[in-house]
Amino acid sequence: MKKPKVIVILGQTATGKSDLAVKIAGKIGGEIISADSRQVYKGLDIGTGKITKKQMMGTPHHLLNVISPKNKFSVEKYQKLTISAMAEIVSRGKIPIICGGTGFYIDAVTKGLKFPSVPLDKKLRRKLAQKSATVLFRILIKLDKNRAKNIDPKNKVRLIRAIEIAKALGKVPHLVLGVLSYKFIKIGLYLPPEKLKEKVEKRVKKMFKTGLLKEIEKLKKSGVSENRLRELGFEYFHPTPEKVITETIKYAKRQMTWFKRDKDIKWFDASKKIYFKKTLYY
RNA sequence: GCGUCGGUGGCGGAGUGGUCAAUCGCAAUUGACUGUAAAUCAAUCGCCCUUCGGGCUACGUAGGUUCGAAUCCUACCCGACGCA
Repeated sequence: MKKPKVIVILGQTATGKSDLAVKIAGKIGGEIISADSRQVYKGLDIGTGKITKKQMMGTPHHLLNVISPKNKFSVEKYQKLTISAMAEIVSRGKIPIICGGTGFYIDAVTKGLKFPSVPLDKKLRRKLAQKSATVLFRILIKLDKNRAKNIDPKNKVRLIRAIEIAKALGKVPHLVLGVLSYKFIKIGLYLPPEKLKEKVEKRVKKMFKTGLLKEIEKLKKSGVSENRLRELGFEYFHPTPEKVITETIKYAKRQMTWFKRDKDIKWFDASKKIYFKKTLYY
């Protein structure tokens, strides 16, 4: 049996992924699944560059606004929801189009990463957060030598999660690549540095003009704490246009570092007109 | 005009005679990535030589003292402040 096709549109921020996705969806009868770690939250619209109803042009979009920003989302949840969304779309005879810039989320789905189900342990985390990376590393060695071998010994965030998992399961399970039930076609969009800068500047200016600060106020009023806002990204914590521009550009570079490893991606310069051959998605 | 303080690498800012190409932060570059991922973390970061290592040019400018200066002295230029 032939595996159903899924088109993945990924790449740097501000390259026009959403528009391209809508265009392709219209052509081939697709539905879009967002792959953005922040657009899953309700109320983060302007700051995350979320697509508007109008821009959707009637194409169904999934995985947008699925959770309150007061709660935390995770890759695992993303993976679960996306898998069922893909199945549902295919069952309706449509083609899923995954579109977004969060590389980790995309890999979780397109490479079938299997995550052990261990919930966050707030008490443990609070305790571990006070220790130094060196100490955490020593703790991990005791719990799970194998994981300790590969982990970055200075990265506290990872060390804490590894310890959390090891405590719950006895050890950190190996990363397993699941069997994929879809054929993923990956299309990458990037911009040359000067063009990227231009695009980002324009986009950020528009963000402020269309009410980013009001959006933040609204979030605060609805009970989102300052701390949480900081976690939600640089657009949401005392943003200034200059800061948002430089941070966005840095982020776009980090995105490329991630995506570069994936040799299956077909890359396109987003500043040029992109013509897709039918063979690309059929 | 006099006085005081200051001029350091892309920026901020340490260093006040040797171990200084110069702590550190930011930016930049490269990269990592097993559950907050717009997060978190690492390496590199004057120039040249192939790495160990070596060579060269550098701490406002020009001189000087010294075996040795970013560090001390003199003059000049620039900036901030104070007094005129």
